[in-house]
Amino acid sequence: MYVSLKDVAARSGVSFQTASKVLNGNSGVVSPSTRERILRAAADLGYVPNAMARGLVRQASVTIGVLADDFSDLAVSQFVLAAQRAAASRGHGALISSVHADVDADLAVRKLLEYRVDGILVAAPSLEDDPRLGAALRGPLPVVSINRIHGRRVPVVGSDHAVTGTLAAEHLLGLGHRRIGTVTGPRRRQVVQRRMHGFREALRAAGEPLPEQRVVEADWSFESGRAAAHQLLDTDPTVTAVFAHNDVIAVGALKALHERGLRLPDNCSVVGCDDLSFAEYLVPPLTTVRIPFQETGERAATLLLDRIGGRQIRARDLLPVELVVRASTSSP
Amino acid sequence: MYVSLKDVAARSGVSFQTASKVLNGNSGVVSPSTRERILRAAADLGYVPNAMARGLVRQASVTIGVLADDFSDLAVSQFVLAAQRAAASRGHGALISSVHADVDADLAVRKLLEYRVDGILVAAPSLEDDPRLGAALRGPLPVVSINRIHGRRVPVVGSDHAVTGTLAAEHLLGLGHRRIGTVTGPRRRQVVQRRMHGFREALRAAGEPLPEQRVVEADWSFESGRAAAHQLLDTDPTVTAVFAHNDVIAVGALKALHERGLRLPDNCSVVGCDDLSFAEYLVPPLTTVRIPFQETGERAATLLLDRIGGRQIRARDLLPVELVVRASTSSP
DNA sequence: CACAGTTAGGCGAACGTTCGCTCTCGCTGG
DNA sequence: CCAGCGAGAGCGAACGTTCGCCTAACTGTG
Repeated sequence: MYVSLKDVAARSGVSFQTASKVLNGNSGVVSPSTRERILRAAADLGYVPNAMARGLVRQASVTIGVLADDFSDLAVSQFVLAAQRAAASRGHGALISSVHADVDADLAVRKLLEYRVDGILVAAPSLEDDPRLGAALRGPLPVVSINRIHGRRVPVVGSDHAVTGTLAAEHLLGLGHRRIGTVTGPRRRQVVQRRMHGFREALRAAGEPLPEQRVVEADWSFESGRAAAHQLLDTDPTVTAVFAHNDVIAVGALKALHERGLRLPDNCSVVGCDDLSFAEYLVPPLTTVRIPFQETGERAATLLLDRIGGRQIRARDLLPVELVVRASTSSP
Repeated sequence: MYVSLKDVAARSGVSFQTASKVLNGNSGVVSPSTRERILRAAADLGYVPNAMARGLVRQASVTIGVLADDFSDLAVSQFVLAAQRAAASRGHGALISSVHADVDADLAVRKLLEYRVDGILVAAPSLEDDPRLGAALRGPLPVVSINRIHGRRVPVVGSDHAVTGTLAAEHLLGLGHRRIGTVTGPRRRQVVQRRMHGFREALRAAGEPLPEQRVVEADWSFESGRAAAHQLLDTDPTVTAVFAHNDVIAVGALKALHERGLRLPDNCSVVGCDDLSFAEYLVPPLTTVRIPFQETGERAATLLLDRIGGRQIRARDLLPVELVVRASTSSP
């Protein structure tokens, strides 16, 4: 079905090894005339090299595996896409494998190993510090992740979460807010802890330390964000601004405020996190801290390929975040 | 680095071919005792079969290629994820390859061919009827697509666009609207033509044929939707309802209506298309026709694997759409 | 006790490459 | 005039499998 080197060689009257030299190899010298002949034959026949055979002898598949947990999540899908493109631009294929309730990490990683991927990119925030994922990722294979991996020294690329919290706090403080609440993601998650750290410190520095009752936990979802925002305002109705740990929570908060008859941003300001595509379409458009998912994907892939290429890479790589001011925040 | 069949065989005192039989093969008989011994050795050594070697001799990579144009688009990424999972659940890997401005379809397909994928799934709406994509997809490899492919008889799986238009029209008519406008996607796209067909017919059947000036074209984007909605209402301010060809356009329309000081849904109703995750978070929550992207991905992958398995599949497979009524529509 | 049948496992070949080594020229310089 | 050299091409082995066929040993039968 496919034409092989032997076919090309037969047509141009050389051995298949010689054909290999001109078509794929980097070794050996051939005369311009036979080179030309082989090239012609390959083009005529429509030769497409067989990556499996090549991978077998070279002991490298020129492929990376991408392990993602849920890329109907915009953040994850942006990351994966960017990573795939970066890998492709350096000649590597991307084999994707998703982990979810039905299929555990072990199986997903095993699949990637069967294909002998040259390295693995992990984008599985929900599996942060999951021991099973850590166990599955044992072994000498290069790995780069956007979340911590349990028990392994895996290089992490991401954004600076503390700064994220700081930016949100300083923006709201700068507008004159004093009683600021926050709806966080799950507390056990590192990203949440670090964002809280930056957020807290900024408030304290401004002489407005954050009381515990102005912190409510949500699980990243719209519904949880809505409920948490209600709870926050039930507990302390004097709050004039809310920092939500992602845009979806922020939308839930928007909804809750709306349900309470509060007008935005006059009665209450909201700042989100992520800058997903819909953030600017909301009414009012959402002020948010932009997390550079695409750049993260690109960077992660680049680092992984560098490590595969034998270079040493640093254990932690943080990309800058940026406050995007829109209409959901104003002076109190 | 990896342990091979030979290593396992050496440890259990059999030939590597015998090890192959018990570990991967389906042929041949081995005694329970040696079978046990080999299994133990494999587990002890951490044997992981080499898919490249297997693929080489079996002449099948047990992998499908997924060709997508832009999966930062929620619709596409949902499709790809679902397809990957369906493929995985039937033991196939998914190699993704994206086409965009920088890399043309030819190159992307060629990469997939190098890896000898067993079939290709195409999710490239923006390349609908693109002759270069059609040319790149020549050859006997099984292909299933969610958009038409130029010049090839590629099985298409998707949703019933005409019904989509009909559902939107009938919903609005049922609420009592008579002067209904629409903001479409690019007119050359088949999906737009078919949705318009269903939409138009429903209006005509209700005795309210659609005048041309109530049809404005957009390019799927928020900004274009917003501009188009303004244009629509400038031309005919008596319009009381708008059918948008996707949710992003719908959000743009929401914005435009808001800018004109119209209250939703009292002054103007909007129905969208897709039911992306944010549709229910909007203020007001968006009434929309749900397009089953995930089911489409699943179905597409299943069909492709069936074809790879030698079964005959039908040329066209339409999944049902469904109206999701929320708060952005009401009686005029 | 010879012979056929069965069962467990070995063996060789093939899949399509890459890569290093060898061979064969024709040419050059001492 | 011939040793030596270098360029061009061939050759063999290896990568890790699968698969069909072969063989040795054992079982039971007449």
